[in-house]
Amino acid sequence: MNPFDAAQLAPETRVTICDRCGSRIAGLCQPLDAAALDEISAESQQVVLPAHSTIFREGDPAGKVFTLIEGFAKLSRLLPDGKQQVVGFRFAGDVIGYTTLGSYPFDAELLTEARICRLERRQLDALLQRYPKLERRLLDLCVQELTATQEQLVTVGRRSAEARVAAFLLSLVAAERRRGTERQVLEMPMTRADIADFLGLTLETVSRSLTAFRKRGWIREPLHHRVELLDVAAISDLAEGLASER
Amino acid sequence: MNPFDAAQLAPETRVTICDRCGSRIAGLCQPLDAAALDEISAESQQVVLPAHSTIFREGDPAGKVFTLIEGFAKLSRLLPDGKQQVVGFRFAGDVIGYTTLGSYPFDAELLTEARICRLERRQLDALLQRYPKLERRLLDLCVQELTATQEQLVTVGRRSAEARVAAFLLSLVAAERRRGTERQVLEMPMTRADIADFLGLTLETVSRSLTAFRKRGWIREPLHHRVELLDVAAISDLAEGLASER
DNA sequence: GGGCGGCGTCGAACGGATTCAAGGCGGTCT
DNA sequence: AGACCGCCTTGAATCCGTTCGACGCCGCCC
Repeated sequence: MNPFDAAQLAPETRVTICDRCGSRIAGLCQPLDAAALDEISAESQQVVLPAHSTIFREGDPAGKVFTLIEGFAKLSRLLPDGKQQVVGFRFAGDVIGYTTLGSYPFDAELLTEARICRLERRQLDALLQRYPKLERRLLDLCVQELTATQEQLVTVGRRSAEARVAAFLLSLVAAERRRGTERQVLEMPMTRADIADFLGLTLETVSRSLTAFRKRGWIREPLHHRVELLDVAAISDLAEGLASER
Repeated sequence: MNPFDAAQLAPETRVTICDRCGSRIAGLCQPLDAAALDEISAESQQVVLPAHSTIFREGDPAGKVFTLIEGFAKLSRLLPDGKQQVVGFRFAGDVIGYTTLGSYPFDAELLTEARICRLERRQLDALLQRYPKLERRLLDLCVQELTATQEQLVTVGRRSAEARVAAFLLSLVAAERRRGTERQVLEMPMTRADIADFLGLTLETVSRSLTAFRKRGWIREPLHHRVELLDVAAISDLAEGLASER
């Protein structure tokens, strides 16, 4: 079942939406049975927010937990001197804003219009009591996220500019696969500046790298905010620092 | 109670060691009562390993979970081209190697001789069943680690070389504080190369930065692998990118 | 239509960190 | 002692990515 389908099923009940939402594949609700879904859907709200809205800001009291049902989001931290570091991007099915800390440790903004499932922290805590599987699931997701962030640390810390951009493109493929879909042309709704802030580069360097890839025939950008990877092997080799020994 | 005390209490039973081990302050066992500690101590083993031993390697099946009772460890990932990225350092009381994945996602090596508490994964899973607080604790620790790793991403991605070294020194202070101790002279058992691999720099750059700090009177290195921060304010300002507007 | 602002691309010059190379210091082994 | 090795420091040259400037494209609003 494609997680995007939920969007097209407008006049249905909450339960059915929950049943089909992306979170059943990748997210929080994955291990829940019908009864639990019923309960969680009664306590959660679904909202649609426009592109570029802020879900929450760094330092806000962490009172809610969100699941991205459809759309793309950006998580970032701000430095005192105004520079920002994007700590991650989020895709359909991903959980956003769960933390055991008192306040959110980063900003969360939408890159596109998005459908979001919103749940009060205290309601989630009550659900955790009732469904221990849910706590286990949360731990799984946290470990996954931690591993991904460590991987990103390797990318930012030890790879050349072009290798970072290559690694970023591959992470888009991985995210697509995680959602269970597998299209040729990927959505890439982030700007060059967003990508640069994710990779620890400037937007000019990102732009130049992508131009270089295009000239080498490795990628195509058929539309604004879309990429197709034409030579995944070359991109992978570059990402791994093997230059172009092909 | 100082977590280091356990080391000096040689001829005592396991229970008492557990009772006094660093993990009671910072680590996994923090929320457990006497009965649970009793049980966990019966199932866990304490070992002392020499400096530079490998606890596990990236890709090894994740069959055990470790708690560092005393000593220092380094977690790192290796790139195909041989460069390494240190993803974190671990201190007394820290848990190492808990993951819901099948295999460890990084190498774990000791920097010093260390006392380690070792527990089988399946025994831990059984304990998780019995003591739900433990699962919650694990989630807390994971969230903390994730937040720290994101912070490190900001450091590596957006700060200048000297600012990164300054941030690293401050993280040593934070770790010292987390352990509940508060000395002037900090232990810094990692080499310049380790620090460089943590910060995404070269060892020469780290060396030059520390020399610069020393010449400015910001730090002192009274002994090999020891630092004292003499001007925390200046170091903090630099870490935050405020140059030296003082 | 014209103006404007956001976004992307590109060239030239610059600069911070790396690379390369040499040397010092403190251990340990023979 | 002397030789060796790991680790650290320092200097000089180099290079990769940034900075700065200019321009093109597109959509939006007046």
